[in-house]
Amino acid sequence: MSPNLLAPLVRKLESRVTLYDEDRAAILALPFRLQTTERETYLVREGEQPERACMLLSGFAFRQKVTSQGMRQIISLHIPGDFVDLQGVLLNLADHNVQALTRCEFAIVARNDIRALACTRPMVGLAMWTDTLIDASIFREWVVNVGRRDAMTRIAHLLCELARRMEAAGLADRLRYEMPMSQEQLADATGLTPVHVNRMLRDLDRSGLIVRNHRTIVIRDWEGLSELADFNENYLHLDQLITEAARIRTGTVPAARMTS
Amino acid sequence: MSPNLLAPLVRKLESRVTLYDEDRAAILALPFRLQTTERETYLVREGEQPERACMLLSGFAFRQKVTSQGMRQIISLHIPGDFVDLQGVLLNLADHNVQALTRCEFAIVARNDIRALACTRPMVGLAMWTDTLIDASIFREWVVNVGRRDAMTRIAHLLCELARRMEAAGLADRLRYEMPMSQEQLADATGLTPVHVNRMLRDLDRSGLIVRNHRTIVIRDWEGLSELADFNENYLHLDQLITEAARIRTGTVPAARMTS
DNA sequence: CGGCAAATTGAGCATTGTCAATGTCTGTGG
DNA sequence: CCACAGACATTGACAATGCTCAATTTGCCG
Repeated sequence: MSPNLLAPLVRKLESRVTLYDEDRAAILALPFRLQTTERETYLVREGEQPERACMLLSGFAFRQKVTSQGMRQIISLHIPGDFVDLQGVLLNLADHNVQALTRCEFAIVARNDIRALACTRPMVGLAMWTDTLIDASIFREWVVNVGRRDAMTRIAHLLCELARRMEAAGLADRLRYEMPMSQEQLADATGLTPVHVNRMLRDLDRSGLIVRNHRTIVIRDWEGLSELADFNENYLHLDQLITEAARIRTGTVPAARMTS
Repeated sequence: MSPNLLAPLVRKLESRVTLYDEDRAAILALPFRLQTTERETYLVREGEQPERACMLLSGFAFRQKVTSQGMRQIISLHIPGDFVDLQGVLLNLADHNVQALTRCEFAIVARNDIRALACTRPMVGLAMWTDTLIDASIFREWVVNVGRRDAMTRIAHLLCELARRMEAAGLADRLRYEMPMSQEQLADATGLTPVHVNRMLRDLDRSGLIVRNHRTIVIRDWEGLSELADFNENYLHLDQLITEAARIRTGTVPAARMTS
């Protein structure tokens, strides 16, 4: 098991909070094991007691909940580099399901190891907290998307979000990517029916804003699409970075040094 | 300014993570100022750079976003004891608005003081992180509510959530409380129109599950209402408590002692 | 008593859902 | 190399949940 597999985690956390060398070393020293899962596999089940946290290394995953009427709502999408269940580190009961969207590889870390890391290396704790805050920001935007936008706009918004996140993660071009979801899954993510998703995608295609080829999405007019989608990427907090100056102002330097 | 005003904060954080005496003292020693706001006042505006965090002491507040079409979606409700903008502590740009629902009192703390607290007292950091995780869990449930439940169920679910949270906060009986929102606000929280909210409330009343008198809600059949609402309170994580045993297993004792 | 915000109701409409049939692609086994 | 199965995508016809518009009522406060 090469510890290099956790390097993306260091990169991600580092983009949020400035880390010390000891912080980086502590992250890379986390004990983990690798797991490969097939599409549809459950990683977390609602009602379980979480014992571990999973970081996605390759493939796509999603969170979902099923209502008593049997309707499924997809709550978020996850791309490589994402922790799919940091909530399991501190909450004692899983309140939703996490499933692989495609074949996936995960690094699995014990929840106690993550808690201990957050305590002994406070900057790493802040970085993981930031990750949770950004997750929460995306949930908020999804509430708005599903609550107050019409069908066409919802779909367009999801297309924009995926494009922008994949681009930021270095996985694809913002203007051309492979949609990892079926239309049924798109429907569950937007609170629509598969039939209506199909019609809206067709209309988006006809309007010339996007072109589809199987599941390849080509965005022909980013400005037009993001305007139609009411897409403002602020909520993704892609530029989130606490500067050196800010870190010093927090007065954390002595504390962090003391525990090293 | 009596530091006792922060006592509810200690109680809340303590219900999530076991704190040391030094942790409690550090929380109570936070510099803060009091602020009273009228109904509708904005506490955070989308696009601003946050410099402070607000804890609600009395009254109700909510988060919202407005779409390009001018439609408003309420994203969450806040009751006394809630931090309404912990995201401002670590994120550099507000991605949504926070508004007072009623006349409110807040304790305002500088964001750098909270960051420093999280670094020097890691257990307090974990407790605040937990708060964010629970917030995120509630957002997830709202995505499901607005995305996959019909109008009646959405309203009933919101009534149950409010009842249960007010009860847990010691503000009301689960079976009888004062609704802090107008029907227009209920509509914005459920992704419906005020007219339809009105009809659904009328039908809930006629069904005998609830009785309304002005804004007083009396729940006459909690079992019946929560079943209709598809309400499972797990997502509120009201029992969230990290036991002493769990704390020791995290290995945080030495680190916490060191910085004290 | 008058003014105003909020609640309530009715009538007609439209966005989105339901149902059901058909088309397309991919992989597998003969 | 072809036939077939199965998953997914696509389309049409019709239905319904929830929306729009507009009028009226109620409660509250000065």
